[in-house]
Amino acid sequence: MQAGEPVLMPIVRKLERSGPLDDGDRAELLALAQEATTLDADARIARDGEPVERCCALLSGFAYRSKITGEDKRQIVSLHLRGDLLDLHGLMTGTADHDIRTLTPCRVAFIPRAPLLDLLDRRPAIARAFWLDTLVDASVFREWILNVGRRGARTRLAHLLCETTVRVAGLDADSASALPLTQGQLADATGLTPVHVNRVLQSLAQDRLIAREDGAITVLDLPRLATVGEFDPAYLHPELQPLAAG
Amino acid sequence: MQAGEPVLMPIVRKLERSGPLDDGDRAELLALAQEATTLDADARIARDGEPVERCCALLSGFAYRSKITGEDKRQIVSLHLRGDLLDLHGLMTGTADHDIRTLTPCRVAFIPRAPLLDLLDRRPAIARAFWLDTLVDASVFREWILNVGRRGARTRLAHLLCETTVRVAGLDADSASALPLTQGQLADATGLTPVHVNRVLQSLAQDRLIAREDGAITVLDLPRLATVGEFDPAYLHPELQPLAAG
DNA sequence: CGCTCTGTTGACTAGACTCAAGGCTAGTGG
DNA sequence: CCACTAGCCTTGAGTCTAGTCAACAGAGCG
Repeated sequence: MQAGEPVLMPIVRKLERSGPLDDGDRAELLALAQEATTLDADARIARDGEPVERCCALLSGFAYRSKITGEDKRQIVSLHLRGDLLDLHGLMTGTADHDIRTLTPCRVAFIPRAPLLDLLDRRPAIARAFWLDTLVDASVFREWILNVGRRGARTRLAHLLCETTVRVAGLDADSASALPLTQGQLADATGLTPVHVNRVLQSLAQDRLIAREDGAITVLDLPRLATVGEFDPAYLHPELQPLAAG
Repeated sequence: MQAGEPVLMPIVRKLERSGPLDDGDRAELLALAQEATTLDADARIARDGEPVERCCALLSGFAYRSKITGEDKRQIVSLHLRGDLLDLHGLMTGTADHDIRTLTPCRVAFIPRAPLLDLLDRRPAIARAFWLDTLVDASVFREWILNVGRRGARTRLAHLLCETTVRVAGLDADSASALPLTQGQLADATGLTPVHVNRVLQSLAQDRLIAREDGAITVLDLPRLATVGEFDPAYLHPELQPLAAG
């Protein structure tokens, strides 16, 4: 992090995808947190059922939300990256209704509940940006329900890989960075088993759609993978300008 | 509907589950629509990809949202009942990213986009109530991802039946009204096939958990069905008071 | 009266899961 | 420096849940 860049800048950048905030709004938002922390991979940010007293802003790295069934099967319900506020649901309802954990080491800032709620009261433009963000999240959830409910394993995995690649690198990404998910985590995100994920990944790699080095996955041919995965980015609302790298 | 009750009263009742609105807020909300329309069963309210110019308020009856895959398989992603605003996503983004249709005949009121957006600008309490509503919706989406991704057919169907019963009739529902879903629609909501839904329903009926008359399903034993379905209503946020019948 | 839609049943198939074993890599402690 | 361990990945064999295909029954409707 460069000296001088405010800690919460990634949050502001993401919120401003739906339209610029005025200087007062931006300043008040940035004033909510001055310090960042680094979390290890696989650190727990929120636990299902526990009260939420602060909101975690993800400044870099990857995180995910998950729920478990009564038989202890885990489902990852969303992935998050730089610029996401992870706890808005818990913040508004007071209790987390799912787990939130880091996937990779992450830089985060914690925003206490009260000042944030207060800010939302005083700054309608910020409240609206948060709401819009929640609506886009919901759109992604709907697509995941479709993906998990109605697509076969190959299509389903291809779709997830496309979504993740596009969210990380944008639609015009060439080769794309390696994705930070283990096969077990991919299984939890797609509702498959790790064994089956392994076999499908081999098949995708054989078709030159992806490459695997050291276990990490790289998308080789996003357009063809998008065809295989029936991936249409409309639900991600790319009309909101892509995030600048940072 | 009694003469004199404002058309949008069901919407206000639902929004007020998260806390009362002041008189000004309530009056402005109610002023958004004076007329209701009746839609047939299976009527189309929004179509994937089309622009949204008005928001549909559901006053009575049932509706659902669905998406389809590239192979024309349909997934129902949410069910809606009295008091729900169906188009908030489309309203804020300008375009519907899924289909919305009625399940049963419905009374609805259409709220034009501009006055609603204007109201949200002027009335932060209403905006906040809408946002909270969206957050609760998102919580339900997450549970559906878990349900479809990680539970077997029997558990999955039982879970859906529990959720629907509780949302319609509340936690303390005795026998509950018949649910308005055909087996094909249950299949689309659970990611199963109609044939398999049929067989699982027979098994649930044999265990006296549900009854079927004229094809309509009634929950006989909600507590036991909740056990079978691993159903815990926390994600529906019942701490928001249940809707009064109406 | 025939058409369509929903529900039902049976026989068969297949996609994904389970179980089990073994390999590779990185980290740890002796 | 070398076992030893713990994750993660990989592979194979066998199983099973849920899907597919097909036919038919009953209700509602024009």
